[in-house]
Amino acid sequence: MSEPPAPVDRRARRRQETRAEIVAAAWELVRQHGLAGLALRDLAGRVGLRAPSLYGYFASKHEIYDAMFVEGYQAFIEHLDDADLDRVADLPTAARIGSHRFFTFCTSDPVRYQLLFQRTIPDFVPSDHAWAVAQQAYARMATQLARFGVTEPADLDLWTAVLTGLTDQQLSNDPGGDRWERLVDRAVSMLLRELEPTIHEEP
Amino acid sequence: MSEPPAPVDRRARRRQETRAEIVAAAWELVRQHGLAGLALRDLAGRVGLRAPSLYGYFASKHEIYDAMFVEGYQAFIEHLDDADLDRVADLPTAARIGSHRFFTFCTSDPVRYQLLFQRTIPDFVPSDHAWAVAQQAYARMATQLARFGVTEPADLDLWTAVLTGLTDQQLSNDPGGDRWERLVDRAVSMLLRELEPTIHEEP
DNA sequence: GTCTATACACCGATAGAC
DNA sequence: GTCTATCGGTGTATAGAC
Repeated sequence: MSEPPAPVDRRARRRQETRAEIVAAAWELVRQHGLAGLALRDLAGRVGLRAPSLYGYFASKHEIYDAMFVEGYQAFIEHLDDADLDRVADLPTAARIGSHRFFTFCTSDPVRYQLLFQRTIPDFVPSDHAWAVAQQAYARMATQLARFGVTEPADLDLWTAVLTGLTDQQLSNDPGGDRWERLVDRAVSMLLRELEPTIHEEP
Repeated sequence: MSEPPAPVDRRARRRQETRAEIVAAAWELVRQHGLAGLALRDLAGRVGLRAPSLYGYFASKHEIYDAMFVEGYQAFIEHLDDADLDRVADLPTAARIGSHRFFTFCTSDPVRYQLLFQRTIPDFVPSDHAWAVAQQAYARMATQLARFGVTEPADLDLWTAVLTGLTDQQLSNDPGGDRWERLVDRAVSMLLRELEPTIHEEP
């Protein structure tokens, strides 16, 4: 109350910067040693701190994962927005572009995929805020399909299942290759043929 | 050479029994505490041993995972064989039954699914022998489809992608529910329609 | 207020006595 | 074969230096 606000803001901003620095270092380490291989002592060393000092910025290791989870989904949203799908007028083209973007986003960073979509860390459960960001990403995908009349929840579920199935197989059975990437176009046309009857066109 | 063979066999069999007992206890613990939550001290206690004694039966924790991996794929093969698909004369019925069996096998034991199909344990790589068993399971699935003329590798890849996608979404977004299980029949008919042109019928 | 030093409880793995 | 004892590692908690 009696404190001038300026220095508080400065301190808060400095804190946010350090947090971001820690998360960035965590991504580096996690890409080297795997998602579960993240060690707080290593992580602290990367940003010039000792391990316990991290607890001044994050309450636990899970909270670091949580921040990475949020960053990952924000990157996902940006990655989709970059495609500028709003400019595409027809469903087949939009579906094809969007699906390839989803596929490449997932396969370009397997560890991120594991964190965002497989969630295999023993007791890690994303926070409410993190879930909200994830839901936002899902909604972004849903509205893109809704533009073309694909609104049935079951249709969306089928769509996500096929896409995640392709990425999943690619990552676990042919990492670095394109054995399932080559099937994306075919899967999209298959889905479009399947969904056609339930699509009600808009003006 | 100079030893009589009988007691050696007895000892070997006894050893195999203990190994099986350890693996069985490992499955129990893993279903309770998650795949990565397996602790050798707990595991040893379950079979009346101390932790270091386990190393008389398995060279490492990974080797225990490896034995579980083999057991899991053997169960998968049995689960498919139990369906008696050889008796089914038409592709649509066989595909529907086989797909549901795959789905229920995966979703009925999420931890097993994680070990067999996601392989998310930090540095665990299945041994050559374990891979051979996994390949055997895959071949079993392939021959079932080949009976009906589905032989194109790309067709098989598309099939496995759709099925694993459904199970994956079910497990991670609606565990215990049936939101994606309800889509299995639809996905199968969608696949059949897609593969129809490339199928060359057999007598 | 931030960071560090220290400590704790747990983990997988190993050495060596019996 | 199985044990006890121990090693180096982990995430985490806290007291106290600056």
